[in-house]
Order: sequence, then structure tokens, then C-alpha cells
Amino acid sequence: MRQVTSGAGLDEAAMARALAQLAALVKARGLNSSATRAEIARAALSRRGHFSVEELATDLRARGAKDAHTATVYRVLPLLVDAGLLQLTLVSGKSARYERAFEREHHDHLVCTGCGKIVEFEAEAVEALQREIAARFGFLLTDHVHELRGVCADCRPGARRRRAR
Amino acid sequence: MRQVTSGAGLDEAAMARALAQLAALVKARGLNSSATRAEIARAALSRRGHFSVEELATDLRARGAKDAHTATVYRVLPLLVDAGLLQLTLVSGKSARYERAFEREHHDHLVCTGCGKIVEFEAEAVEALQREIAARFGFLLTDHVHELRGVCADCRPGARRRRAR
DNA sequence: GTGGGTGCAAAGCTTTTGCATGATG
DNA sequence: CATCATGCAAAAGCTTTGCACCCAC
Repeated sequence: MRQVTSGAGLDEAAMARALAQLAALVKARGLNSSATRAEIARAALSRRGHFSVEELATDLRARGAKDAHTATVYRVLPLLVDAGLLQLTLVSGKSARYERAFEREHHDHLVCTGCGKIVEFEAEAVEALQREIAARFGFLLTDHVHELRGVCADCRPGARRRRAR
Repeated sequence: MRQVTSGAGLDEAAMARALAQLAALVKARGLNSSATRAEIARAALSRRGHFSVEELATDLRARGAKDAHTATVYRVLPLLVDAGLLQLTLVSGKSARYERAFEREHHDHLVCTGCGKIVEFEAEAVEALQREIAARFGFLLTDHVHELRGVCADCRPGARRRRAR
């Protein structure tokens, strides 16, 4: 298994590919195009790591001019997920969190319950087992949630203090 | 890997053991005993499968007499989890769902997105890999969320599409 | 012009919290 | 009687929805 990094943001060419992919879905569904939607997509894809709807809405507000309202963001995000630009992650916790999925490899999460640190990893052996399990019960696997929770080295006794957060 | 069944409810002896375990935690924490709390524990342990807080509260109301209020159920459930009687599960979805953990073996879930069917399975190989992954990053694993989502055989038309992750 | 998209406000749900009252040790 | 537990109501998130208006096709 190996660690996976969030990597840098998308360059303009990649951003264009992402928007094209979104446009394709929009067209396929017979929807209209929209500057606001594209703006939300840009903001979302510019984010590093995991973000909440509220954080994204704040970013959009900071971009000045056109500020997409929270309700609109809520309406648009599922579309971005369907378009493969984003994915929903880190299910534990109250509010939904997203992260970029476009031109990123699949990965799961290891979260420290002490400091909140998140390690992203990819383990093909686990993926294979998941497919095997699903097949064994006659399921066609479409998706999965896999989050490991534990205490990282820094947050364990032996290291120093443990600061709340 | 193998399937795990919810099994029948607890018999009276097991119920007594569960309540004793809860009492032990209560004592350890210097809390008071309480009939309401025991009643909530009984109702929760009598449930089959997965249940929401609201469903449990309804059960309690149906038991007549003493009806524990929803707020109380919310307050008590975490204690039952800490006592090892229940565990939080099926994280996808809006509201929290619990299931009995007392005298049951660990398992994860395979959920059909078509009909909602849930298969509970136990895969030691996956557990081992999870420990290995955590160790590799210096984490002490305390918990995990692992939910596979797919479409079961009954919900798939004879012609089968393809959609792997 | 028709139908989708968005801003805004209000509603909806689930969960948490404050306070007064009642139970426990 | 000093705490803890509970009922009740109200608040507090997070997310969805209704409606009027705007924009794309």
C-alpha cells in the first residue's frame, strides 16, 4: 500500500478539461449552461484537500463579484460529483466534506482522532478484497466508504503533550 | 471472508450481563444508576438490526409507562456505546444509526443502493490490512468505518451494465 | 417564450443545550 | 443535600425547498 498526496491545484489546461467534462454532463442531461456553476466548479477544484460546503461558499464570496449563495452551492455540488470532478469523503463528522476527484487517483483515509491529521492512502489489496466480497454476495460494487481512525505517533504518549483542538 | 447474521435478540441472561456491563461503566465513572437508562438499554438491545434514535424512542414510547424523551435517548446512547452495548454504524445517510455490539462479533456492511438490503460480513484479511496500513503510518488503530455500496443481484436487470470503482 | 438557474428566506431535520425538577447515594 | 438524570423547550447546526426573478436556448 502507499501514501497518496493531494498534489498541487489544477493548472489551467486541466481546469479546462474539468469544465469540459462538466459541460458534457450538463449537455447530456439537457440542462442549461451557467456561469455561476462554472465558477463554483473552479473554486472547488482550486481547493486543496478536503473542504466543507461553507468553506467553499466563503471562497466564492472572497472571489468578489459573483457570490454564489450557499443554497446554490448545495444544489451544484451533487452535479460536480456526478461529473466526476469531486467526491464526497470523510463521512464521520456532522457536515459533508468534499475533495477533488478529477484527475486524481482513488484513495481512502486514515484520520487521527487526536489532532485531525489525515493521511491518504491507496491499497490495491484492500480494493481487490472489496471486489471479492461484493462478488461473493452477488453485488455489483459501485462505491465504498473506508475510513480508518486512530491516534498518530505525535498524539500518543511517549510524545509530549496532547493539545485539544 | 464470511457472512455474519444479526442473530436473535438477547435472552434474559445475556440482557442481565449487558446491564451489568453498563452498570460497571456507570460505577467507574461515578455516575448514578437510573431506571430510565436501563430501560433505554433494554429497548436498544431488543432491537434487531440497525435502528435510528427516533425508532428507538418510538419503541420506548410503545413500551408504555415510562417514556424516555428523545433528548434523553440522545444523551444515553453514547454511554451505551462506551459500555460496549451498541455501536454506531452505516455512516452514509443523514441520521445516526446504531446496532447491538454486545456479544456480537465485529463486522462491516455491504449495502444495496437499490433496495437497501444489508449484508453483514467479516473479513479478517481486510482487518489485517487495515492494521498494517495504520502501523505503516505510525497510527494506533482504534476504529474504522467500512461500508461497501453496490447493487444486489435482485436489483440488477438480467442484462448487466458495468460500473466499477 | 419556455424551462432551467439563482438569490433569498423560510422551513425541515437531526442533534445539542439550558434550566427547573426529580431521583440517587 | 450534593449530584446526577430527565423532561421539556428552545437553540443550533446543516441541508432542502418554495418562490420570484434572471438567464440560456
